[in-house]
Amino acid sequence: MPELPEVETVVRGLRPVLVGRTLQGLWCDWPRAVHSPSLEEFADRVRGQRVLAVERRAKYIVIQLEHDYLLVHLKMTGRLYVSPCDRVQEADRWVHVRFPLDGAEELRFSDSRKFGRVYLTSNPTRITGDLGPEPLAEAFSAAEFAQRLKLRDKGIKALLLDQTFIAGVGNIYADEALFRARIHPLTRSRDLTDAQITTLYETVRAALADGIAREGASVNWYRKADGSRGSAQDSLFVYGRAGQPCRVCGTPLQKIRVAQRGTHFCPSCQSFEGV
DNA sequence: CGGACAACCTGGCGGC
DNA sequence: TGCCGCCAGGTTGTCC
Repeated sequence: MPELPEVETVVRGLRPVLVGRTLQGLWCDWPRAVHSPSLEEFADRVRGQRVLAVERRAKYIVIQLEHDYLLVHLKMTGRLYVSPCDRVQEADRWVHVRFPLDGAEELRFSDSRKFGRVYLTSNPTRITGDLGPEPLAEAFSAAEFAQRLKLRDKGIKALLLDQTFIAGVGNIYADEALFRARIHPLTRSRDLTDAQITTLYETVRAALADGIAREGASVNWYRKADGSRGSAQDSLFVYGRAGQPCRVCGTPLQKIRVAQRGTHFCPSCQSFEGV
């Protein structure tokens, strides 16, 4: 679920409550959630390390420790937050990993579908090394986007979802960016005009930036680090709005299957001949 | 290289 | 209410 804007929002919420804290160890009731190293080594190594920074790379939460990096990928339903650890009434049934902190609190990783993973590594590029550029990075230009796009030839929606092409775009924001650019999701990347490519560069960034400004889209499981919802779901143009009128032209929105993902678009605004 | 599909998992929802 | 099938913000591996 969480895409770049949601992960960025979680990171911003965690930063003030986590930086400076010391991790005391590792508790886990679902060993597969710990990708690497082994549970034993993970617990030994993480114990006593202070949190120096909380950052984001694509959809990974990157927690810089004194000697290692703790990476977390939320996948579809993961949540990461700090909470008191002495609660008798446990509201969250899906906590599978806990990192006790100083001061009777703990960093929790909760994940109902159990797809999410945590990693501990001294070299995070071993995990994030194949990821494409950050679409919101200052240094990421329209020219670079166009250049990278022209090296590939596949359906544009599938390309936007490809994390080695652009890092951080997921199903919601891919649909939103394509709608804003008035590009049909099945268009082959080689068939895009230069003008469409430039527009898409802008709309990808705008859709993501708006998502961050609204603190993420709480369509289902996503919550901010403090447990509250974002508001981006209330201002989406097409995602989750099949059958409802297009906010621009009023035509009923359609939902189809593209790259094995539910794909929402306006058949009028995003027709193949719509340019 | 690209596309299709299965896996990994559980929960929520609509239909009957 | 209960059961069933379908769907879900992601990624990875396999096969063609």
